[in-house]
Amino acid sequence: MQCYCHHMTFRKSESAGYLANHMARLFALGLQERIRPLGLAPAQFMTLLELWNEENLTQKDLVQRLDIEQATIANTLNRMQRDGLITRHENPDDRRAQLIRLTEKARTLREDATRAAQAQNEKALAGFSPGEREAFLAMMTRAIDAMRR
Amino acid sequence: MQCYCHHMTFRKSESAGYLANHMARLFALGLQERIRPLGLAPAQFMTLLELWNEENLTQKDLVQRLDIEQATIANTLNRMQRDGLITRHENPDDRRAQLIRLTEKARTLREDATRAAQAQNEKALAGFSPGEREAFLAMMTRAIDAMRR
DNA sequence: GTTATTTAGATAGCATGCTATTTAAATGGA
DNA sequence: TCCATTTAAATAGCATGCTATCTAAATAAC
Repeated sequence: MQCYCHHMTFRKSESAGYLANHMARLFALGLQERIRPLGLAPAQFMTLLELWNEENLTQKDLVQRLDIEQATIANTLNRMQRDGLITRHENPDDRRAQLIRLTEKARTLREDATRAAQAQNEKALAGFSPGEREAFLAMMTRAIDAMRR
Repeated sequence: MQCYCHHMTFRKSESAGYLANHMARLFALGLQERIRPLGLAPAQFMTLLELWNEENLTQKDLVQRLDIEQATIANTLNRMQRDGLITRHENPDDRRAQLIRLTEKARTLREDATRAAQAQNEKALAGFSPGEREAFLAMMTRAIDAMRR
């Protein structure tokens, strides 16, 4: 007979961090499967969301808008260039920076990729009422804001 | 004047998948910083949660309990062995499988590591009432269950 | 104007996740 | 018993994220 009474009880099923990790992995896997036929990967899709909205962004712009590190977006952009999704152009105002533009191929993927992402969101939230969905998004946003401080 | 009216509106701030990814990254970063002084990394902590609860698990057991791929846990276990957190032992019942046991060092980390994870959860949910916390965990669990189908 | 500092991006190195494949042992069927 | 199949783990290769560091250009200080 051992004594476990001095151990902290930490149930991963009741840990927000554990559940967030698990949920994010499942979202990424589901999205990956849906956009693979388009030749896209999840981080590329995330980046395209910004560039579909506005082109001629710099790495610095993307770092701020996506809240990722500069090294991360640099690598993602390399893969997107390799895959024919973006081109990089000289910035006449700052020779250190580069302006990122989409290829025609990347522009044509917008509808299909967006629909794929919406389908994955729909799968995850299938059992949620409109009010629950709104509350869920709001709570995730609050947790994000709290952790960014 | 261009026409944007045919584009799908997809706001990342209203996408459950996008928010889940962002939130999980912030949880992982925060946890990483808190447990780094202990010589632990997030995936190691996740694995330890299972092994603190029960030793002599196999890779297959961990795959099922953590819902990750076998190759993923194999790599994590390699790093944990390298860092002196686990040992691997012959399974008398099945010479293909191995029994994972904790080192004394890993056992002593339980309290501090658990407190670190709880502190990170607390930071994320600081503004949440007890009812909101419960609802948030329940919704994440529902989304996970929906996507695992 | 020259020098020091800051800033944009590239790169090295690593952790964590994945898929796909290989190896070896266990199991099941004939 | 022997062969085919299944199963546990290892390994290769890749994507996505991180930190830390380097280079080159822009900016600030003098």
